[in-house]
Amino acid sequence: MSLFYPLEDRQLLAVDCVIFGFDNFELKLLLIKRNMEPGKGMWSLMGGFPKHDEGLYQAAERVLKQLTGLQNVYLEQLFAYGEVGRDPGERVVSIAYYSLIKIEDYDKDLVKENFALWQPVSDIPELVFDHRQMVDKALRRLRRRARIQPIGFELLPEKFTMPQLQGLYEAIYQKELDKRNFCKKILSMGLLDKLEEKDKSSSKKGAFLYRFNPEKYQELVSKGFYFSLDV
Amino acid sequence: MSLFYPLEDRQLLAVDCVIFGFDNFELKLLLIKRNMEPGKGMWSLMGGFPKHDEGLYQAAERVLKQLTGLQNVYLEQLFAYGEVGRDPGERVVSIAYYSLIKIEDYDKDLVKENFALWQPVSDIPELVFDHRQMVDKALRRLRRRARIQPIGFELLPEKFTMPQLQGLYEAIYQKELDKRNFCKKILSMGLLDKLEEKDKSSSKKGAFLYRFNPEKYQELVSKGFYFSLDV
DNA sequence: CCAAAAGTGTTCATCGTACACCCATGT
DNA sequence: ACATGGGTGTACGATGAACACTTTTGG
Repeated sequence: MSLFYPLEDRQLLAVDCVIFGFDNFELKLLLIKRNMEPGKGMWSLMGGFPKHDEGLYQAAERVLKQLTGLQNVYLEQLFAYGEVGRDPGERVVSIAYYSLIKIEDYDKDLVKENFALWQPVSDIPELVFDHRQMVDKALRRLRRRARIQPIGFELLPEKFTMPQLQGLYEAIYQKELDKRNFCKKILSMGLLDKLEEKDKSSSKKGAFLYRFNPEKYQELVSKGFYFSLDV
Repeated sequence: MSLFYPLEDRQLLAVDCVIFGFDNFELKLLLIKRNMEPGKGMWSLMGGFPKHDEGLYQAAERVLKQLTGLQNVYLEQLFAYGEVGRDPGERVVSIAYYSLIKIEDYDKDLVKENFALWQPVSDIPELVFDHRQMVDKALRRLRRRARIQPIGFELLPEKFTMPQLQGLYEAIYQKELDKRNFCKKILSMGLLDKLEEKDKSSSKKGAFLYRFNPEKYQELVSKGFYFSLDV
């Protein structure tokens, strides 16, 4: 290892992952029981340590895959937490990421192995260190982002109904929305393909399924379009 | 030093600072000539290494003060850059911050010592490593923030005129604004105190001076107010 | 007296918001 | 037949966008 900066302190780095899911009723977080000291046994975000030859994003991807089995899902850097005393064991700088996943896709066995549980964001247990801060920031970020980018779809199955989509935004913003206005607005953007099929699992009449069309979105964006939902 | 996580790699951390100023014509960046290898002699952001017993934010404050002499100015974390090869000398994870300063307040001697220069954002020289990425992200962030938070005032003197303020937003968004609409909108928020004095430095008639009132802003925010400027 | 920048109001279009009834179907 | 959730349109108010003339004063 060549050392261009030999006099400077090396420090311990971590990545922590705020993982969101949506079960058609509530927005949820995937939390683990921490299995090492300090803070062993406390609720915690899933985390890990980036290797010397591993980018931060790759480390976050690895951590996410370790717990959920998922790859190529929405994953974005949130914030770097670097207060000196944030981890009482030792000085650790943690880069927090947040992820949006389709809740039906995660790997149940891995979750079980890690003693992880889905917890509603409305009722989060006490978390280790400053993980609660991370969660709060992730929630604020998600709420800001979901207004201006079509990321809600990351939390829904490939095919979803209009009431499902509306329910998601209601869960994110903790606010009831008017279904006529919601539907009008979202369809007017022209990002959804309406399918022939209906989903009858939650009503007798059945609700039409839609699919988000990323190509249309990209095309519109390149023409200066901005996604916007005002909840 | 107690080691709770003894097996994990320690890594080299840095902070880099994107420093914005406004000279009544253009938005500018304070850049230095890098004085160490690798990349010695190239244009660069001002940076430094957090100490073991120093938070990331404190490190960024220190770096900012080293170059400008300023403290207690707007300083916000931007992003953590952690690609393996981003610094060809050695693996360094850099936490970028961006700062908004009143351009008349900086310490000229310090800037000279560091071989630093104010460069217009419209014409940024080639920068070392991934600093150009940092600058671009800082600009996007500034543009987003300045719409929804009253941070523009950080770039202006305590007292400023309406044309000055408008000029600032025009510089940030690279777009001409209608002075009637601008004035109407900004005054309607009730965040500015109009002073008796006029500034005659840029016209014969003179323009009234205003002052941003942070107390009023806080009060409005606590009542659910959102700053918004649509440029 | 004139050039140069400051200051000020109205109209129109757009978009968000509020709101209520009919439809389809499984039981 | 009825209960349950799905689907649809209109009217009003607020807000952003376009736009032109008068004022002041130093030179």
